[in-house]
Amino acid sequence: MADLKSSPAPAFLRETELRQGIELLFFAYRDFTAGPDHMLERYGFGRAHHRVIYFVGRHPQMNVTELLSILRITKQSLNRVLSQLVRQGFIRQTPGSRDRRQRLLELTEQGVVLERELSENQRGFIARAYREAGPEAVEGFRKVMIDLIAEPADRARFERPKAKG
Amino acid sequence: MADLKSSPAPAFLRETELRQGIELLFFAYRDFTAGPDHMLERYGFGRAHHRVIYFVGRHPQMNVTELLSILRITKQSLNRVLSQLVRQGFIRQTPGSRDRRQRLLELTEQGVVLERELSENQRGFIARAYREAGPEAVEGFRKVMIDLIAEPADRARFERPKAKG
DNA sequence: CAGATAAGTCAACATGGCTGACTTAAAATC
DNA sequence: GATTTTAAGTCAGCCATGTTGACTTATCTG
Repeated sequence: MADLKSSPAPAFLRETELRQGIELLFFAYRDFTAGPDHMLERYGFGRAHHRVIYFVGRHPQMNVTELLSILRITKQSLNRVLSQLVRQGFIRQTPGSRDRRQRLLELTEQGVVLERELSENQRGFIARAYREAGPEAVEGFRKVMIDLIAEPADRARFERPKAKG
Repeated sequence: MADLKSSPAPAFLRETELRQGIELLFFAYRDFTAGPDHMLERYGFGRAHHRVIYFVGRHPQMNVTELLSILRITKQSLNRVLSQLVRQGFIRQTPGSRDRRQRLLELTEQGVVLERELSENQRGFIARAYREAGPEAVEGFRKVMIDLIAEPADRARFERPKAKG
């Protein structure tokens, strides 16, 4: 970091550019989450519930430990929202067949409906920006965002099947 | 949103791509904030303090109303953290000269030190990703991120002086 | 069988949002 | 000049969501 302002830094790595990067993340994330936050109020749910619904929807039969490692929160924090979602019929838990200690998680029909409602909002939000920016910009966006993810294990989610030929 | 899956959608607007967009924002933001969150513990501060320090650092002499409109939180929420920062000597308030009702905010020397410490962490985090992705990808990243910001007024922060010639 | 692991639970606490009601000082308007 | 509006702050209480620590239960593994 000490050489941030030392002379021969490429334009896109100057302090001003990097500060704009900080702010872009702040503003984009703020606006990206505003829609669902508002929709969830109707159910008495919050952003934490949303994250659980999203990732369970994306990975049916996921177990609790896996979910915890994605969310990076404690078991106790997760349990508060997860047990609400189960009690209110948005998520179903079934014992694992290979390992019966596990509770495999999946959305109920009601959960699927809510998941689509929420993710349609966010997909629409992103689609609008992608359309405005165009496919080449989206390619660059993807590249930078993946590089912003700290751990290779998390980056693996975004690998593309290699084009052949 | 209804036509998300209807046939002739360009590849970069397909549901899978958009869902990856959702996750990219989640993971990138999670990792982007982890560093400062950790550093702030030492001071007994949290993410809310960080945002105040950041934006006051960026816009010295900003008044409280302006800060509120950037942060999109209530006066009461802001006041909790702002008054801590003032009491502990990280931010100085001076009455506005044109309008003496206003309290203009600026970082103290101590505040400047903390601001740099925090933002160097985040600038380094972003610089690493920018370097890996390269200038063209960064251009695309900027474009998409700006388009992700909901309001034109907020987008204006990121306008570039037009290249002449 | 012993120990490790998956999941859940209880309790207490911190942070950072929120609403509502109210005060004070200064500016702006009629 | 009196009235209204605005900028800022304050008190009180609520809620969501994160934390630590201690502990239980069931099941799997060596």
